[in-house]
Amino acid sequence: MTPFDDTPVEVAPRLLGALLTHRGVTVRLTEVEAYGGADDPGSHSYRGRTRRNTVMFGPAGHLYVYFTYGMHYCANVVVGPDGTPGAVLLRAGEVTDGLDLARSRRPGAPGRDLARGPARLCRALDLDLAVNGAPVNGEELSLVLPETPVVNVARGPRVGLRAAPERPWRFWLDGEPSVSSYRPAAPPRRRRTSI
DNA sequence: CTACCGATATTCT
DNA sequence: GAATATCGGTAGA
Repeated sequence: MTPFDDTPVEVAPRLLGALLTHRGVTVRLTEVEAYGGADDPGSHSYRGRTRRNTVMFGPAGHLYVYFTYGMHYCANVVVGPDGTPGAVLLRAGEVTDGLDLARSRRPGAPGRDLARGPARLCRALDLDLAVNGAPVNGEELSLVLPETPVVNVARGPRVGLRAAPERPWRFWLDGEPSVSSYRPAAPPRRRRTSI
């Protein structure tokens, strides 16, 4: 039994305040979202297993990293029993160690923006498909949960989803400057079809 | 601060 | 063909 064996919604708030370390940078998690579980139309796992989401169906305590919008990576912690898809998206954090290294990965950005947003967090920690499926505590990664539970947890709808916007499955540390501001899903924009 | 837009791989229709 | 768990740049209030 590990802290990651329960449902995504149960595990998500436990990750707030946790310290995630990879390649010389440590981030304190300030914002997460739950995905998957029994029946979640907002999850990559909703329509079954694909090459991309395979790790979500595996055992808890591993990292699920995916590539999206043709240029960004996003990282999740896989949760729940083996065979049941579930994950907690790491949406934002504050860099607590390796600040110079994190800055070098995003030159010019203000400190609080270094890991503000799921793709920025991956950039700060240098997470990509090389660590997809890696255990969160192993050779490459370290994830340390807070010793005492955090108190100022806020909860609301997930960011950027058209599916199931009513589910309050986003959790964040209230008052933290590194938490991304809420954006409802953008309406579909038509692709340019002519020159 | 808000609003829009382009970049563009993976997945689905 | 079209949407997407996004972001950085630019324009404007």
